[in-house]
Amino acid sequence: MKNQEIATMLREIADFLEIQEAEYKPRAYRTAARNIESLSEDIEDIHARGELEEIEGVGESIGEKIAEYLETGELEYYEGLKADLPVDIETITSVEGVGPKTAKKLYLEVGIKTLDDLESAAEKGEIADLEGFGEKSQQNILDHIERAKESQERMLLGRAFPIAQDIETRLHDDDAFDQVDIVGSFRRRRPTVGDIDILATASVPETAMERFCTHDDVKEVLSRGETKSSVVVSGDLQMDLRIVDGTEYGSALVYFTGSKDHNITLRNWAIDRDWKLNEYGLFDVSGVDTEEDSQRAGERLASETEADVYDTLDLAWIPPEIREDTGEIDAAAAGELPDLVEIDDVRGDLQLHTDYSDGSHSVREMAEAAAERELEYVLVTDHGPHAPIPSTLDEETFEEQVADVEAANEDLNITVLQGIEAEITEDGLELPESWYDHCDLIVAGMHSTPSDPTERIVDALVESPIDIFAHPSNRLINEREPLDLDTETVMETAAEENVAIEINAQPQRLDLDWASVKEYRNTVSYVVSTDAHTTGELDFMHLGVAQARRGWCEASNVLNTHSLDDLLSFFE
DNA sequence: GCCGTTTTCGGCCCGACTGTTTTCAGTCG
Repeated sequence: MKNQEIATMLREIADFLEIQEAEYKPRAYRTAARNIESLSEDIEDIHARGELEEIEGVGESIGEKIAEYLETGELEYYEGLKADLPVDIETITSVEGVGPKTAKKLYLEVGIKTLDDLESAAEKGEIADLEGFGEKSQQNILDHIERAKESQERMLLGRAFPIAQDIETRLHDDDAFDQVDIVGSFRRRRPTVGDIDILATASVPETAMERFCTHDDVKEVLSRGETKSSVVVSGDLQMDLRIVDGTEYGSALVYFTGSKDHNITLRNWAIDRDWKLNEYGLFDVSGVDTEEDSQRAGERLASETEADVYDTLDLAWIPPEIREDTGEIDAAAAGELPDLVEIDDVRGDLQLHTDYSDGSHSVREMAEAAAERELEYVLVTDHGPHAPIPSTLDEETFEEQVADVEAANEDLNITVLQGIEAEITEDGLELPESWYDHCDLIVAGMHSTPSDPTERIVDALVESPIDIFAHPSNRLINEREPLDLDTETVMETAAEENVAIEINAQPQRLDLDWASVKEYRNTVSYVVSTDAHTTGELDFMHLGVAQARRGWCEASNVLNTHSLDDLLSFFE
């Protein structure tokens, strides 16, 4: 799958073009890059069908370039740009405050090509002497170069969650603040976040800003203004605070929740109606002279609440998780937004581990913890033979677990189902025959990386009595690439074989990924499972539900929102 | 370079902050 590779190349081309002061080309290349990145299909398959230009943002010119790259492994145009400016542009511009223009100047005047060049030039004081630069610019580069080296990775949503909740609570409790919301990609529940964006109102903004920037947790203040400040807190997470007027809170929420593409489409939607949408409100600018243009020019139509803004635009309110410009605005206009699944719809958890394999707690402890979370049923799924972990179930321990499960069902206020997480091997599931009789449901997953994963998975789905296919791509975000799968074939096979597809809620998995969830939501049925290995991890459920929401799932798309009887009858 | 329910040509989102600039370019989100 070369989607990411091509997206990165297009983005670099955009940087080079920006250096050449090309006006609109960089934007075109970046749009194409973003759209290719979010494709769930392999771009090589799209090329094979001759449909590159069907991709949003890809026209004749970019389409030909992608084709050339796929066919020859090289793109002459790109090589030419690199030859003209032989700079590791992607890495250098990842330093906060250094963009394409700065990178060019640094190359032409100091000969900087790499991050190491940049660091040594800054240390020698060569940058402060340049025209347009000074001591502060040089120090900024030195301050941020370490972060650029280390944090090429975005933080997992699950890891950012407690940090974000902590600050939200703290600001709520602070009398300098009035309204407080976490916005940005966090509010959209993207699997990873680059920073935490906070929106707030305050009667005395200066006081609020002061409290935010001087808190004990703050390691560094990146910028500080009257309405906007950025800080780095412990854990190396950047936090941006924006303070706005209460009467403009709704339009600010819309603006800062994004995504960028959603905002652009929404603004264009406003422009089509002779209106202007920005963070200060929705304005009728039909009679306004463009010269006297200001942020609040024209007649204010809406701004106080998000619902006001969308409503005035003749759109239904759009849940943050689907503000990704993947058709939600048209759906909102047509009154066809999905009624998204909610955490309270979830009635059971269909993958969890106990101390019979690699979990930390007993069957009873896990079941009790699930009951405390008001779940009606859980499926115990310890690893079976051939899983690449030290401790797996064998015939003896499996019998013991069956007894434990029966005992738990006798006196706990929750139904404990016997299951297993079987390993998909070269020869199928390879489980002892008698286990099938004891298991209410069979979960199967692949934890290896064979050269032919699609074939193996399809064979297993067809030939073995699998009920749920777990974490389909086996990706670990920031750590392990997803399997090179023909997802469409796997999904179609699962549908034919009546196998549900898992949306795994572990923070580093969130697998099936949300874009594929959306694509195949009318093909297969999903379950959202925590794959908990401790009682505390049962709380990951909301992360999985958020991904289902990002994939436009309604409760009816998610089997574990059903009663136990309905759930089991699906698999019969 | 892409795109179109006014368009195959003429548009293309918008504002805050920084540093160094005496009026603004570059960067970021």
